[in-house]
Amino acid sequence: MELISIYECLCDQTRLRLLNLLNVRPLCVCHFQELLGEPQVKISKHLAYLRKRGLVEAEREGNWMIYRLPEKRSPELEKNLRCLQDCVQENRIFKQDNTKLKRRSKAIEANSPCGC
Amino acid sequence: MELISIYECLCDQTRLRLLNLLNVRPLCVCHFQELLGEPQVKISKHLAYLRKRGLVEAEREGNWMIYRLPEKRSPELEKNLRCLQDCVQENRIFKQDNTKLKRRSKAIEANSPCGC
DNA sequence: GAAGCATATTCTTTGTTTGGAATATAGGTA
DNA sequence: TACCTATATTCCAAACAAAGAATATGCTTC
Repeated sequence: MELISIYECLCDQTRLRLLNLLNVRPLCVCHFQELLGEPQVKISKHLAYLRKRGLVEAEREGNWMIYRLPEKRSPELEKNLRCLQDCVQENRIFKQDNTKLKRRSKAIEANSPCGC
Repeated sequence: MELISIYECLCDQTRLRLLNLLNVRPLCVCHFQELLGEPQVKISKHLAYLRKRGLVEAEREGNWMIYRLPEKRSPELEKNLRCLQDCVQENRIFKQDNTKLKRRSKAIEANSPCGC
């Protein structure tokens, strides 16, 4: 059932952080590395995990891979993404991630040939 | 983080079925066995899993163990239980479980010394 | 074509999850 | 006490997940 693969995606902290940031904007692997302070393998594998189950979409742009939340979402996914956003508001780690993203947004936009 | 252990609980079909039924009323292990058609070990272990992480509460009543959703729930748990209920409405398996519970409700009430 | 950068994949280890079989426990009843 | 019923726990095997190290791929640029 699709619902279960959604929950499988949501039961890892790194993946929650990725989804939380993607809720703000599309991002590349290198941005996640910087924002989360995690190694490339880890980020890349968790994104592959999410992608395989349809929770994110990816598009190549030159050397970069741009990841984004899917435009079209099943009702289950839509509801759970909303619920996640709701749950995550109060949490220190996610708020820090959001702050960091906001602080670096200009740099990200300026420096990234990927335009994300 | 608590949120993750909630999602861990939600990524198994049997546990989702248990939670879905508990949303209607408290129930004993033997009822779950009958309603889900799954062996006792399986039910019992999944309930232990849920209990350990605070998604259900248990109370002994004679030979029976009555399981219920907790009265007091963290905001995260509350939101996710609602979301689950919402997601599950359209799904065949869960609807069947609910129908079966409704059909057997009188028998359950009448036959159970546990009064659940 | 060679080098360089960003990202993905493979391999390996370690830990966790799931399920079933067998056994243990706890309470009720004769 | 002995037995019965409902439930929990232990043991085992198979599958899966997570992380890091090493390596591969795909584009870009020279």
